[in-house]
Amino acid sequence: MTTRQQPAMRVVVHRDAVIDTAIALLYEQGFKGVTMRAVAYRLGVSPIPLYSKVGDKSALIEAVAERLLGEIEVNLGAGGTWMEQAEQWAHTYRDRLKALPDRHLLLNNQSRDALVRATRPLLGGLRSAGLDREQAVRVCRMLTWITTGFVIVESGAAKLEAHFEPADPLSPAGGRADGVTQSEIDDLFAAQIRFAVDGLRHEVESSPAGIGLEPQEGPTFS
Amino acid sequence: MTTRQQPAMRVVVHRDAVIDTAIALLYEQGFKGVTMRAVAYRLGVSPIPLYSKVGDKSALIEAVAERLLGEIEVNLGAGGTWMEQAEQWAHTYRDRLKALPDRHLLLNNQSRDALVRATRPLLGGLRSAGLDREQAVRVCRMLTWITTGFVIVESGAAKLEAHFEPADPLSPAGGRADGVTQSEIDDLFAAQIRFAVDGLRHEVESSPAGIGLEPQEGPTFS
DNA sequence: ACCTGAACACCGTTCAAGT
DNA sequence: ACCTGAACACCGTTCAAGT
Repeated sequence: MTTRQQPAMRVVVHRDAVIDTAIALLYEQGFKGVTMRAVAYRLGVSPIPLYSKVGDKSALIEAVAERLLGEIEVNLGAGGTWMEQAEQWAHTYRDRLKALPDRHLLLNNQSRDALVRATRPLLGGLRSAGLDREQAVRVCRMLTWITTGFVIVESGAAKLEAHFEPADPLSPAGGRADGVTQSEIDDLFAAQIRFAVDGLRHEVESSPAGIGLEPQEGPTFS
Repeated sequence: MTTRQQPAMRVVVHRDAVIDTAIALLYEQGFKGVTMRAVAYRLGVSPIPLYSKVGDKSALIEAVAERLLGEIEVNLGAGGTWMEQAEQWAHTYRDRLKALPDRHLLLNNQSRDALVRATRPLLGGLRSAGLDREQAVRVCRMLTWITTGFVIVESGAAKLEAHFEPADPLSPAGGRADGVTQSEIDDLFAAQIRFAVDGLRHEVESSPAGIGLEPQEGPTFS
């Protein structure tokens, strides 16, 4: 028999417990299962404490998204050029985002903190590969935006089933721009990332190499 | 006094009227104002007819999105290379998307038909500039995905105000990947499109020029 | 101070009942 | 056949009231 010397613990709802429960419901029932009432019920509490601990529903969703995005870790293989690292990071990050339930609803307001955290390993890799800070930040930002946008679009486009219309005699001669298969989508993403990295490489190569690692305050004429 | 010989017209709710009203509410009150009950009330009807005319709420939203996206017309200047046309199309299409109310909620399930319609002028321009059908479709598809994804991300990122945290001593040395200004966002989009068009140009130039305009059925060994 | 039951003001959706 | 009042089963949010 263990004696408890501490005063009988009052069960208080902690902020993190609310977010934990919301995430559990998200995985079990999807976005529509995440309800202030449902979270409160599972915690054995009335909905009121949620409003004092995490704020209203949009704040809860934001906290859930921030937590899930913040947990994403992209481990880069140490070797390779910065272009290879960048491409690898983007593909891995896409896979991680695609693993989130109802991701297109979660990614609508991604938090800046989570993005900073997710891109941190890439940023380090880029810098030790020789990019200066501004260049590295630019690469990270572009890859993040591309990947996030792509995942949202492809997650929304995943409802093309059961929509088989009879051939339309008025259809344009240009052919259909839809009806993409999964492998076509993967190719599209790979090409988009490749093109972006190529473009960024040209930018880096054509910038004054070796100088400007720190913004130098030269003589100005103002 | 006009005599009406036709039998007294019964006011029937047409599908298009429902969508019209939903769009009006969307512009007046935003996405949250578009409600089955509100649409029905404005039409002077009970909600029931909506379900028989357009289906449930998600079908209504889909119809609204399809209509608004379908109304987007991107007129291209006749001149220029196909690369210039492509870039111009992307920038104009982005502007059109950004003009939609609550666009990040509307673009989640964009319909294939609307995309085909929106890209039709570009597709024609690309073809008369010499691209074959497959190439033109690829260009259209990539530009559409990039632009749609970008607009969703930038619309969601437009909530960075009022989030000014005190400088965090634990913040990474890599610098912040957030806190983007509008002109930085515009530059990011321009660069992304430029890089994509550049990459597509390399693909087109390195493909066997002049042949394969139509898929030729050669002898196969199957 | 913190939590609760209960309520307010909505939702989407569907029922039996009318005409 | 088509529309209605009314209801069902939920929401997010907040109130006065308890301890």
